[in-house]
Amino acid sequence: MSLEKQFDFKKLEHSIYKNWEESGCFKPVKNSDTYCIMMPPPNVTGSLHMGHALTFTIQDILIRYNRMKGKEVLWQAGTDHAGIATQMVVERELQRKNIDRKDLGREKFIEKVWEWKKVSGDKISNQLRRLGSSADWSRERFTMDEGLSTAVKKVFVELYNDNIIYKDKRLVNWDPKLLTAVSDLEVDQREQEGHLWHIKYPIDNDNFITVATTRPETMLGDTAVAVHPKDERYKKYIGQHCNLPLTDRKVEIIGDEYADPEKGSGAVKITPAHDFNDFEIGKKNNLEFINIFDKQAKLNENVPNRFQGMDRYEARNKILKELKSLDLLIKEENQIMVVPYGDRSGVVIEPWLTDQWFCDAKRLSIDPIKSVKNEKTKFVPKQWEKTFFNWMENIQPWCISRQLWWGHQIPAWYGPDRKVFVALSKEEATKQAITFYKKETKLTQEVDVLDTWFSSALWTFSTLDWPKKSYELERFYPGNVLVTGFDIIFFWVARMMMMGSYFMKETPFKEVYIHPLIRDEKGQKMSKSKGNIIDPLELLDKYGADTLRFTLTALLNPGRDVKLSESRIKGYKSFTNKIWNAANFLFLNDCKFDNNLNTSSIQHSLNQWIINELSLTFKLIQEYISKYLFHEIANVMYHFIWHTYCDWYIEFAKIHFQNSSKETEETKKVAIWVFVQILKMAHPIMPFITERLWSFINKDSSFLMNELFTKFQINNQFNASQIYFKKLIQVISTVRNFRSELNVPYKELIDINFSNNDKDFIKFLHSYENELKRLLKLNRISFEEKSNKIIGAAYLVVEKTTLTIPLKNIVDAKKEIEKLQIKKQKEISNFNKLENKLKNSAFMNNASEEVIEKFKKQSIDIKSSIEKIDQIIDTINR
RNA sequence: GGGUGCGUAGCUCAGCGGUAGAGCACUGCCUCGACACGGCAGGGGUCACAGGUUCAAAUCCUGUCGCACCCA
Repeated sequence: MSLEKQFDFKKLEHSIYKNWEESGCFKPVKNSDTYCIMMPPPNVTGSLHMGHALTFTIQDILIRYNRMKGKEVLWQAGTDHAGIATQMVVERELQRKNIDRKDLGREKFIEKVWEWKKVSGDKISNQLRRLGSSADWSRERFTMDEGLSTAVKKVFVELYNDNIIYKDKRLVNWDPKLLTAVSDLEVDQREQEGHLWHIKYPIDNDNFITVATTRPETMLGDTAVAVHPKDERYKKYIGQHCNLPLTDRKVEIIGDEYADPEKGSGAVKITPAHDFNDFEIGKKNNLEFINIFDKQAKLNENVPNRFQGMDRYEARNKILKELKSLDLLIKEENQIMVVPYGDRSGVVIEPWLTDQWFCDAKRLSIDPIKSVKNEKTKFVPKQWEKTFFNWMENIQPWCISRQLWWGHQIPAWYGPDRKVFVALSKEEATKQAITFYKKETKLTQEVDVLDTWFSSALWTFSTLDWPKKSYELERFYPGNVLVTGFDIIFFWVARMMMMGSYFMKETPFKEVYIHPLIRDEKGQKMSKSKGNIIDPLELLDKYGADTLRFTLTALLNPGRDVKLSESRIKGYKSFTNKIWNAANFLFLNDCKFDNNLNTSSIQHSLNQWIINELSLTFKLIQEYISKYLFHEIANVMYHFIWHTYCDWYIEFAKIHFQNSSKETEETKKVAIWVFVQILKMAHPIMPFITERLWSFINKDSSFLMNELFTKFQINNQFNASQIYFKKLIQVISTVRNFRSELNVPYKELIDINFSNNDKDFIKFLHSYENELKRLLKLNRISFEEKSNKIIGAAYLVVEKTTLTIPLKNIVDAKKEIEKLQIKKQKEISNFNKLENKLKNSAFMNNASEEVIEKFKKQSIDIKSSIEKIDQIIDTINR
């Protein structure tokens, strides 16, 4: 039997995945232990990007690993309804047909959105399937589903009744194009060149105060000028009024530490209705709030006639022109400043004073903070706790209303006098109204919808059918770990913790693993405008899911970013190929897999050694997975598979496969048994290729992904084999190095004598006679307890073993001696360093015994090594 | 301005108190029947800089310089 030349991932990935899914492999299988990850729901409008590829690879590794440990595993899948994004997508589609959303009306429009969802809403889920994600799609949820909407309503009503949700007039990030409030997350703070204008505000005929501003158009809404209370220049003006130019209003000059004497002119205009800082100052100082913009950011009736109806930038120009002509504009400085842009609309966001629904995040934050402090929820890496606390302890009221149509319409109804009734349904609201008004009264529902994050904040329990008390809710809440990038610690992680703590009385996950973000090879963010986007779908086409997944895993260091370039992926393609070829080798040699191999009965030291190495590797992987050290997992696996198994074990095994020795059968069995363990070990990272190879090995149509990790026994003897084997490897490497240094080609067979007064080791070496001959290209080989002098031979020393190699025509003996002298000098200097330490009483008194022992041993080893070098020089000289 | 990280081999990064590690790249040799997406061997680092703590510092502390990100 032999394999095709390479794993044909293009042909096979899809069918392997389909088999898994159709066979129900992704569903939880009942067991005493559970393991659960809530998939952070991607936007329903989304398309797979590298960030998704990374985060879902990690989750799938954890999920598959725990499944193979035999746990009852749930990876809860789903998408969120992405209010603004989805509304925009559908609006754009309608526009192509020349239909305006407003002409259609709310209900019809929402029907259209659902139609769109039916056709295009599975795109991202299907892309996640291509990556190999083994989520339980049969439980897939959508934030607008009926069940989840019920949860949203219930939460809203309860929080309203508990006075955590309330209506208020506050500044929000207003998008004047989309005509809705947007969240901080949807605001892109862009650095750009701007200007700082210095403007005179006259106090009386002789005096004026100069303010500096980047937004002169907002001066029409100024209600104060602030100076630092200790600023000698302005102190005297505090309490006086100045004229607000271009208007007939006067504003007060107030003292407030917010004004920075170092910055600009030291005096700042205060526009409480149009700047977040000024808003706070306005509240503190009881200032008037004058709103000068309408919802499209055009100037409204609160400004002088001639500015009304103007766009904000048009107004800015006109204002500057007028100020100039009045000689009130002193100077214009260039300045780099940060301007907020709506990431969906691309227009400048306006802080705008509106009626919105807010959630008292401060109150909800108390329990999550406690949970993290008590380590009920742990951040990995721990340093992210700081970021979490920093944000949670300074948390602002959360604006949860959006002026959109697509989303959960707020369950609040207004009476004719704007009296609000919050209830689960219109019927209940009506009942409340009857009680209140004492008669039937017509109610109208709040038109606003809730922020998408509001419903995603409930994700960890709403997807488990809360408020129903389902089996899943009982079993899988709280989840084990939340996996996400650090960019959404605030927006989502924190909010899930708030809602989870409030409604489930327990934070929704035991650990939060924060992974780095994907960058391009230069470490820059991938973005459309920079044109440095790497498309995971292209990579999947070119290299296959396994290679992409392994690459991402290997690059997942604990830092802040993962720099990805295509060349890295190419490199790991070789690794996938290596595994494939190792399998091919085993099949060519007709190795038959025996699932019930009793490892403790294995006799041959070669086989004992590899099983021991396997066991050590598994232990390490287990440790690293529990610490989320993914790069280490990849490293250890790579090293074991390539260097230990392929480079050494298979090379040794070949001799048994070619001849028929008494170890042949055992070695064949062990070779493939270990390889199957390798497949299991690698499966969580490389699910497709391992599943494919399993299908060749195991013909009973079982799936590797449903197999459990094998528990196997090793006995004490294995450790002894391990020690001898390491020495054997050292011996072989030394001889190879010797050949290479002296340019003795492999075509030229050499003789060798091994001597060591450790009888057992000599016996061990002897048992590898054939392997040594093959690997070192030897002619004659002999083993002795004592080394005999041979004229014209080289002596090599590996610890206590002396290798004697007779060589008549050594090329350039002088050069060899020079090299050896250099080596000797290095060794001597090392030796002296060690000796000095060991002579130093301070060291001997303070250092731990272990360290002293270690150094002593090293000193002895180096000494013997120096002696050996002398011997070799001596030999060559002869 | 405040915060958080980071500066270790040509590149990407591990290591975070006991004599410097990996992958890739590089050099030399090798078509030896799994694999040239291969094998064997090798070169390469005063661990940003300056002080300090310690018997011992890439690793801890302080400062300087440079870089990145987050919040104002």
